[in-house]
Amino acid sequence: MRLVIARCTVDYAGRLTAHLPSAVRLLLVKADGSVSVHADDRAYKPLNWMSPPCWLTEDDGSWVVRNKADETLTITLEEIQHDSSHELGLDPGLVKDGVEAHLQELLAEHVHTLGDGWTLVRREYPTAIGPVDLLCRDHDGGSVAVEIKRRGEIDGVEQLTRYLELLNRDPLLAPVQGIFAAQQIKPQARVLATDRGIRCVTLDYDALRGIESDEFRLF
Amino acid sequence: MRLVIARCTVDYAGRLTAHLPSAVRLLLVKADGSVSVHADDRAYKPLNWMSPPCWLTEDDGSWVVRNKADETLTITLEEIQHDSSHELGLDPGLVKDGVEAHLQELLAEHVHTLGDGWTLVRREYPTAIGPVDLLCRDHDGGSVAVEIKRRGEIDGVEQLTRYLELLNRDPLLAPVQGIFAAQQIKPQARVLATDRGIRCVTLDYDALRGIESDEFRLF
DNA sequence: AACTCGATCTCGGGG
DNA sequence: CCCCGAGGTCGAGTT
Repeated sequence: MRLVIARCTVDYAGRLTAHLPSAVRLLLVKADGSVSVHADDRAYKPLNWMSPPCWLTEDDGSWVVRNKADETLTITLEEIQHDSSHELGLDPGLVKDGVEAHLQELLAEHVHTLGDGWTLVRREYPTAIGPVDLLCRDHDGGSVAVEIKRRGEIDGVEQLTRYLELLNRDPLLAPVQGIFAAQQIKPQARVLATDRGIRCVTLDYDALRGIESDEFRLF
Repeated sequence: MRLVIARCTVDYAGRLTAHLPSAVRLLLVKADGSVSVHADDRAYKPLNWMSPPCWLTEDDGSWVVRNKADETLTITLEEIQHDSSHELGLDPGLVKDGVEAHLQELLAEHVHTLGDGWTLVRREYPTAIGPVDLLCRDHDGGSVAVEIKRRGEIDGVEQLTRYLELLNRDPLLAPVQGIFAAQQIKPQARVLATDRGIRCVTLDYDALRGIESDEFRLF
């Protein structure tokens, strides 16, 4: 990883064209060849960048970074205040917990918490407009589509509504009930769901994990 | 801006919990107080970060960055290889061209490319749930609502659907056709639009610009 | 301040 | 490989 602090101008030409007037900035050149240009604010997003795979050619204070689609990032250096390189090695990467995929996994293993005698048909049940998170059968064999979110907002209710409309056209499945399941459900989303006959279920992540570990302990 | 290269472990607790095992990384502390942790790959995204407004407390090799929602980023430094600070000053910021606003502008000037004899009523036609990108009249005087996106996805079709439902309640406008116009239209979005009787149009940005410059040359 | 929506989104998973 | 959805989305503009 190479760190350069320099007064520079930057031009990007590709999916759009963009220009940065002269100022002092951080230029970050990573081992994969990628380059990013940072100002002294915003943790997350650089002012400008080129993602890998791409290649840097350096010619006397003029850098050109190019990728396969022939997009270019041109950096003109005017005054270098710092220039250092560092060996970092491979990163072991991030360990996450508490995301939607894990919620889906947990609920899929415990659909009986939604209703007695319920069974899972499949996760990611495919439709022409995208996969339904869970398709289940209730104790009577009726179909239930479940949409799972970490945070339940209006978008999620709209998504489930689209799935239900489509699934209910399938005579093998219809009628299909809907369940909107999330760790937190926004009041507006709850109103909309209820108005459309969709049941809302608040998920307790720790409790689902608890069930998991309880069942594990039984064996 | 402060640049630190150090072997460290990182823990984030907030909207999720995440952990980074010990490795050498770049720690970037910006003037707004934000902190980001970078590995030697991926130009854009830090492995972990805290966005401003937030506050760093440093206590003998242990950093804690906290925000108002009480999310915390904890960095434990094990071995510091580099530590430097730099004065950057305010950045004049990025000048962009070629985004959705420009597409709308171009298409507004050339609604005849959507159909012979079509005319523009107005851009950003106001409704109670937001502005419609373009409202047009076809050769028969019928109303047409146009939603413009750079990339056409399902969300955009939903948005246009809501506008059409509202506009069609206005007896002065109804019936109102819908056109979903984008540089690229995703298959699922096309299926949904077509199912709802919405016409899909693929926009060629360079061609629209070409028309522009051709017409310019005529004068 | 809350909400909406675009983004050179980035990133990961599944077919 | 592309398609698709999620994101600690971020960040800007508007109400």
